[in-house]
Amino acid sequence: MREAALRLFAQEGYAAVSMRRIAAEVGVQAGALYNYTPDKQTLLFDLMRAHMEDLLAAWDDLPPEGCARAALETFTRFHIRFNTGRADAVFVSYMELRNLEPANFAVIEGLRRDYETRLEMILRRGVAEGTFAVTEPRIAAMALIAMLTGVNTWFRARGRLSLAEVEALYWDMVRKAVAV
Amino acid sequence: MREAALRLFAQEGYAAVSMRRIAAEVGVQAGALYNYTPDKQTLLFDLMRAHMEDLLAAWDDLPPEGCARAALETFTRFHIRFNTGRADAVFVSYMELRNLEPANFAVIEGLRRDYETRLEMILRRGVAEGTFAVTEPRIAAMALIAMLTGVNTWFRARGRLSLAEVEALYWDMVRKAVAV
DNA sequence: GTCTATATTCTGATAGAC
DNA sequence: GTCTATCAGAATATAGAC
Repeated sequence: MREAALRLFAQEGYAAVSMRRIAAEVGVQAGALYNYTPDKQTLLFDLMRAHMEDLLAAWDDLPPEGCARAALETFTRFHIRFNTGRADAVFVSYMELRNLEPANFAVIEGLRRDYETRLEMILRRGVAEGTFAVTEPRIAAMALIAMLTGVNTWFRARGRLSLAEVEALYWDMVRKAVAV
Repeated sequence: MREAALRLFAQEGYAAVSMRRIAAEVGVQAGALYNYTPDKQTLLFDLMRAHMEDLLAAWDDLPPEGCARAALETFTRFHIRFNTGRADAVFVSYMELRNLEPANFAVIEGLRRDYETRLEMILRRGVAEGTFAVTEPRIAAMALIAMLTGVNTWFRARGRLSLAEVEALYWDMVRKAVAV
């Protein structure tokens, strides 16, 4: 059910997809879905929370780097690789924020801020080490994440460029963007 | 009607907003809206096309710059200023692409590609002049546009930073990202 | 050009049989 | 745990009075 819902929400939007449509995709009747989620809103919220928590857990599981520059490269490559592998979840977690009830919205926003803070701290460390020139680390973090997430709008796994080549291209821009 | 529709589509999403809701916002009954648009889909399409055409026209109206570096600074500041001033239209034109019928989608996508090409050509010129180091100008253009458009997710006109300060912050990153 | 009224279809969610 | 059947309301769009 979650797989079908994620795919349909990404393709057509939360509001445009009915529970009947999700059920048909799964191969059951609409009523059966309510054995797995109390309602449609909770289904959306659970999908978004699972994605954000997976993202944070995957990053926190990586071994810590030495210098800030190494950490920034790791972050850049991690973000691209993780997000291109879950395009539907990334799309839904960004596009459907406005369809969350206020309490659910606050939770997802908190997780998003946590993730931005991971990058912000790397940038601050680089400034302290003298290798980065960034006057507004929080804003730079949001700008870099926006740039990296944008890969999802055009990247195709069987396209001209491999994931490794894309990582290298973006790392080159990120590296220079924060350079002294 | 268009103002109300744009605001509501941005806040709640195309699929989640009914014609009755737009009519109520305007102060008429739902039936009256059909004197101004043949249907809801055309209303969405017209809003998106008008935004993209305004964007292209506004850019093309700017006087041409001399060197590529000057053109890139002009583009950076133009994009931030134009988009922060029309947050609803930017949001709808990106988020509601999936709710366009195929023929309408193709038109909007074409306009988007036209805009990306404007930046791509600046980057190519900079490479030719020897002032930029960009191996994939098309991808760099998409990456920079994604970063710049991301301003809209956090910028508030009455926030800590003025628009001029934001422009300067982003220009600093853009300038370095494509530097030799 | 706006109104009221309506046709038709779909919506999220629930009840109860099995 | 899935099914059928259903409730109550909302959706887009249209018709015709004024």
